[in-house]
Amino acid sequence: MKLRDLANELGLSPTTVSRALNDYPEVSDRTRRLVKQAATRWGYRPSATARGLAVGRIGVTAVIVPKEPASYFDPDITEFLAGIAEVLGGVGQDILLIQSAPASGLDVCKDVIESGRADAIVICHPRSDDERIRFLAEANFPFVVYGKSRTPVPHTWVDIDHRQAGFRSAMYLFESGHQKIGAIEGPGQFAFVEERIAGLTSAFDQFAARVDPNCIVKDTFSDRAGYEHTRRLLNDASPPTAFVYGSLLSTIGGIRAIRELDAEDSTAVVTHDNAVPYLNARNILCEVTVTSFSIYAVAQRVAQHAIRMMDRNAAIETELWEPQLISVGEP
Amino acid sequence: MKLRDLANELGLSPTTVSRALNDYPEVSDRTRRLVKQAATRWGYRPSATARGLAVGRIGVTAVIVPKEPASYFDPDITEFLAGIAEVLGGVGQDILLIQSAPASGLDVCKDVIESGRADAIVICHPRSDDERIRFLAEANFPFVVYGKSRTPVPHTWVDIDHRQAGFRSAMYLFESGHQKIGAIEGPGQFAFVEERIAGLTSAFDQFAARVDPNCIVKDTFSDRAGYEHTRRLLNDASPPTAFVYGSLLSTIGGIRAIRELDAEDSTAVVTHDNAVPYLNARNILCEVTVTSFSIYAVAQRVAQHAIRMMDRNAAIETELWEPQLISVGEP
DNA sequence: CTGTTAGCGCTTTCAT
DNA sequence: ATGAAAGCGCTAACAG
Repeated sequence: MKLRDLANELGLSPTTVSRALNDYPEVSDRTRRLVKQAATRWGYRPSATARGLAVGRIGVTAVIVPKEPASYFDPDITEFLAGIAEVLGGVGQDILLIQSAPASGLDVCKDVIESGRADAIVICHPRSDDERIRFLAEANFPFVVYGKSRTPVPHTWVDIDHRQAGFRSAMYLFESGHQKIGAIEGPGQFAFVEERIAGLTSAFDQFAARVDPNCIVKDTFSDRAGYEHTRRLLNDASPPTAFVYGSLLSTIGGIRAIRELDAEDSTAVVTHDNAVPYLNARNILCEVTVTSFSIYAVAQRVAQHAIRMMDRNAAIETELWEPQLISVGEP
Repeated sequence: MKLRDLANELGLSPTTVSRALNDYPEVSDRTRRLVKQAATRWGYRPSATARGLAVGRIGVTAVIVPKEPASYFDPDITEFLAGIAEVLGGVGQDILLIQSAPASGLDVCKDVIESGRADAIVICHPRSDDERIRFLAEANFPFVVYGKSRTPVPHTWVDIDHRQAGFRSAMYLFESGHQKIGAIEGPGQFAFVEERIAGLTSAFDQFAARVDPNCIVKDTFSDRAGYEHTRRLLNDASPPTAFVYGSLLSTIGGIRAIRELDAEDSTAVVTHDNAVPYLNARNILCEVTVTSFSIYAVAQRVAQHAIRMMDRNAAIETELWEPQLISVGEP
């Protein structure tokens, strides 16, 4: 059933039917009603490609998620996707999911733009200096970045203040009297990891604590990494008395190591919680302090910006969300 | 830069350029080389919509993931997506990510098909009797189902044998001498949950164990559910001496409850592990038996079938993967 | 081997 | 308020 068929059924021209369906003002109410009624009755659905070809936009937003360091999405990304899907679905935008290694990142963007496969792009976890951002800004293509990068080009982005999160986490521990802190962070190529570490370092500076390079670990955000590095550090000659973790997963592993070594009572833990519903710090851990944030909510904002940016002369906006430090009850 | 422009640059007709680019045999090697060279040099990318309109296929596979019981993807789904993305990306197929509540599920399928937004559909976690499967089969639209449903219509699907997984889990525990088993499973509307429970029940039957309805719990796959129900059951007058969990997340919660109640030594645990890299049974749990499976690998097979089914007269195939029962070392 | 022509299904001037 | 006609950028018959 195509537009033409529908028009024939109704004894109208395709033009009129198209206008009726798209709520053009010049169509009479009667006609519009008739047309819409017939459309539902015949189960007519406009061809996305044909419409896209004619109108230049196709109702698709591309979401580019990182493919590294391994070939899987971490749980935060998926929570992020859900938030995006929620908002974009609400306005009839489809989501094109693209998993892209950073090496081919620029090419992917070019491809999406020039092949017209999407009307806007969401970039997730940018590099500290991200060539895709430069390119998209230059091309004046609608895009939003989830994550604050240092790319010196004006662009719309939303992020949690990871530097603050890192800073507050460490400060809290220093102020509680800890002298030596271990930090188990994520892969260094992500801007937000560098931000977290910058925050940590600046707290270290304030307390004139020597930054022991061994004590700031960059690895994957995984249970394994949390476990192994915590264990290793605790077995040091002068082990840390407190740990900062960049993710809940590494925290789970870390806590396990701490328990195994019977260091529960002497070790403090601060972690970051992105509030994924099936994996929540409050549920899993007892004696822990968290910097908390709903990644789902952030994703919704990202999507709203994406929609906004599709209007080519929309203003560039940035949002940096302050994480809060929350103590989750003592055991 | 459109095809026509490229043709003009080269002093050729659009047709020839198109044929050269698409490796039609009748184009001379020289021309082909020249054209491809020019295409790269000018950064030409064919318009996806125009091509789609002309050719009828647009290089997109829609992946429909369930929206319920809550508005987020669980970690397995995301691992699944990664596997799909891996394979589909390899053949230049884009992924349209659709989060759909089951109520509107049929409509979503109709929409995707008739608007021509995708060349194939992957359905994830079908209902026991899923109207989408009936519809897609009837419409002879290429589709693959991840998950064995009981929909009595021939269709291509891939699944882990959840019934076997449930059966073996319970059998193992009965054979180890346990009399009363608690099962913490997922939301009942999913076919695979019913399969697991059917397997459990049939093991119960073999051992003439009365199935206490209180001991088979359906809730979300989450840490919370695992924790709460385990705790509740353990506080019963005659508590279970063994637990079967449908997911790693509920297991994490369950183990926590078991430890809190100091029942570690007297309680056996069997769980299902989908081998998500950042959350692995082997890492997290010590004294546990698992039915193990790589959901990532399954997803890759699903994607391969999806590609295969795009050839409209491809044969219908089904795959049921046998889960293995693995003991993960005693503590 | 290359070019001409006619669409794919829709939107959008421009007439009426 | 409605219709005719011209594309959107590409591919696929059909010539040559």
